[in-house]
Amino acid sequence: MAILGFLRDFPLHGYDLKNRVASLAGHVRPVADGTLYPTIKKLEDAQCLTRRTAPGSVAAPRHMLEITQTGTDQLRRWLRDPEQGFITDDNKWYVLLAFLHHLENPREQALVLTRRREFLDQPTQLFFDENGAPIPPELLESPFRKGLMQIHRSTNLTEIDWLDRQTTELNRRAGFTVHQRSGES
Amino acid sequence: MAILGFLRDFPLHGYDLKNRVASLAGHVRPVADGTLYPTIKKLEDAQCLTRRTAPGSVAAPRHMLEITQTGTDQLRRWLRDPEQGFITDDNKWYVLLAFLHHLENPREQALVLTRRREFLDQPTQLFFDENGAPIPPELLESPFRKGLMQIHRSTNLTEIDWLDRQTTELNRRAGFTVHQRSGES
DNA sequence: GTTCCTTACCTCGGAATCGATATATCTTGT
DNA sequence: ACAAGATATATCGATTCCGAGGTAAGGAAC
Repeated sequence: MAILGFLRDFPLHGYDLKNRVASLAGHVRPVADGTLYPTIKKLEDAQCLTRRTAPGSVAAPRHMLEITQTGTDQLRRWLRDPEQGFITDDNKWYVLLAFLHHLENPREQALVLTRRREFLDQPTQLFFDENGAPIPPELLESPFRKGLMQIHRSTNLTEIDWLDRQTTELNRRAGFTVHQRSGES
Repeated sequence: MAILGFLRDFPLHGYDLKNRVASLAGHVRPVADGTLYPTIKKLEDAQCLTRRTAPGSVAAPRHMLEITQTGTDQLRRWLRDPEQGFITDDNKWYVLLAFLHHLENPREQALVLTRRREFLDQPTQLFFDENGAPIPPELLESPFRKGLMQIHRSTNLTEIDWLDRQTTELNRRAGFTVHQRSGES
């Protein structure tokens, strides 16, 4: 998803792509060559992207990669109907968010945000005692677990706040679109 | 790490472990059976844990797992000198944090927090233009990327604040220890 | 001009992980 | 008595992923 998402902005070569993917996801998570290049080849075989060799501006020749219509369609499908992991796994979610603007329909964008919002809504209980009963933060003996839950709650509230404001804005825009359409018809 | 970390609290059986690991990491990240059970077996072969069959309180018989001294040592090594991924990958970091209290030495705990703090300190630039020049949030056309960077900054500040307070407290405690020791000698 | 460093791409073997499947046990409902 | 469902453990093939290694090209240093 990150490869096609970046290529949707403008053509890139593998090496550049590698750095961009690595610095994404909020934190630096390097992607190994052994993951990146086979994936590029897989996407090429699936005709999601085309490559054309260009002389390297600094050193070795580059393979400039361009996304195709097939690739754009694939990217939009992934964004429109993401697997559950992309909602519940922070790393994946932030990757998805970085490319959600490639879905043009504000209503579809809002739907994805709503899925995330619903996930964040359900109360998470991180720690349990021997009997499986949840341990509230104030009874936690470990300051690290206490901090973990504090940070977790705080960051969740921050994201929920943003999600709500953004969803409102998107639905407003979607409403306008409907209004204009129905006015035209 | 999560398996040994949980077992260090009290003995558990695989099924229970599975639920605890899944609900950890701040968000629900289910662990597949095909991952959990082979890992348990691996840890058993490495003599990090022992198992003894007990009648299931509800249904099928359970294999109660107990951590050994070898396992405790292994856990402490992992916590004391974590791989870089445990510092830079949020998911892994939160797992580490959940068990850091199993390192008793406050100085060693503070050292790990400092590594995380230093990682969070280096300025992250998430998005770049065609020429590789960083794009500041105010120039970002995508509201999602803007939100992504806002959330990222906000959550980083929250965590940095906690890290600083906690590190101060740990060093204070470590200082007391040194003081008492030197007073005794 | 030879060595070294950086850029840039690729492949292979092994490790980690998953998903599907199978099995056994106990409780509950009918 | 028997079926259904939750509990609990285990395995296997397929997929994903990584890390080490190799190739190639250009520029800089000496």
